[in-house]
Amino acid sequence: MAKGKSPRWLDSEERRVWLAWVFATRLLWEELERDLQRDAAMPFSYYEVLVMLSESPDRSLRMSALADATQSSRSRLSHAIARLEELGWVERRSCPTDRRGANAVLTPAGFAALEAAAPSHVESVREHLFDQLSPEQLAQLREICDTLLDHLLPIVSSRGDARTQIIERARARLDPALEDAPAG
Amino acid sequence: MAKGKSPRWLDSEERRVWLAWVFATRLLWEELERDLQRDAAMPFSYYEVLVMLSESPDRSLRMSALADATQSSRSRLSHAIARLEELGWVERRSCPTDRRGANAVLTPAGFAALEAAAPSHVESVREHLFDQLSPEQLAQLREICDTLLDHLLPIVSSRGDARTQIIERARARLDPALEDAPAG
DNA sequence: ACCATCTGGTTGAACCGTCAACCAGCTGCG
DNA sequence: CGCAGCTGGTTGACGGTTCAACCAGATGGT
Repeated sequence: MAKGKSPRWLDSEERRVWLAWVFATRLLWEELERDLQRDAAMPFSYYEVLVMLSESPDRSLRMSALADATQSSRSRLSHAIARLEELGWVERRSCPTDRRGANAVLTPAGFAALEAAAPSHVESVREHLFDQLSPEQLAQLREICDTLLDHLLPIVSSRGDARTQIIERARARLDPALEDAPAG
Repeated sequence: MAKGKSPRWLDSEERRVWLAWVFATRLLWEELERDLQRDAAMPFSYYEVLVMLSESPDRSLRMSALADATQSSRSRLSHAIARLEELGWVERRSCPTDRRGANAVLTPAGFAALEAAAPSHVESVREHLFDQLSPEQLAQLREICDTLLDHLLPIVSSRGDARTQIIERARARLDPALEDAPAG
């Protein structure tokens, strides 16, 4: 990482911020995952897959589009869909226009599972995040996250690696506002 | 989860904050982990273990204390130490005063590995976090994280589960300021 | 002293994610 | 056309985390 000469160590105030961030984000993630696992028996990343599918036309999406939408690598998504197929929540259909391609389709059972999971998930997000912060803090947090995303998205997408061209789609997706309500 | 009657869905501004937070924290974590994996061939959680040990008297710590310090479950730590032992970076020694207990000790090789890993890790943290945010944003972020921790730490520790009594120790540890410099 | 109980720590299976290798189908250019 | 190279997607090995079950040593009450 552009390893200069002498490392710019963190001063004590910086260290405080750093530790607080590490602890808070890790605990918050773990808590949300734990709640979701308890109430819906699925990891958050699978929940996201179901949400994205539920909000797409025909409740169906190309694998690559779904990978971008859920910020997951193609490999991860492939494994995830395999698992969701086992559960009967998603089906794979080959794409007519491009014979390499595949579409993931949400089944009725999958939609039902999502509807069942959503209320307690949203409650969990409220409890652990929104209910804790003041309106000003929420506004600040949004600014901070947007700033970080401006830095991170180009890096990730330039590493052509798995997720391609997330930038515009991600930016776009941050506005239309979907998520957390299974059907709009 | 105190699942009330009708779920309090997120409004569109809340959804924006939520998505921004999910994207930003996930990408930031992944980027930091990736950098550390590339430069030091270890996951962040192992790095934390080495740091905590390096800053303890005799570079040694009881397993349970180490688990608390690194916010990890006893099980996770046990597996981690097993791996670090294979690498020759940590040794397990039975505790003289309590024969159930075990101490983890950082070996010279482990200390060297940490010294080698630290500069580029700290650079990575600066690049992706500190260099991106203004001083005000950093102050806000600290407040936000502290607030979330006030909420989360009691929950986690009350679930007597793995990590015991993290609260005071964690709170205390957030001040003395350690981390990221292998030797103060 | 005795037994129940708690605490410190380990173990193994199941699961999710990553990485690198791979295959198949599309695309462009000589 | 023919072949190189790209793209969409899958696969399998590997590594780390979780969860539940478990063992051994400490503790406390009677």
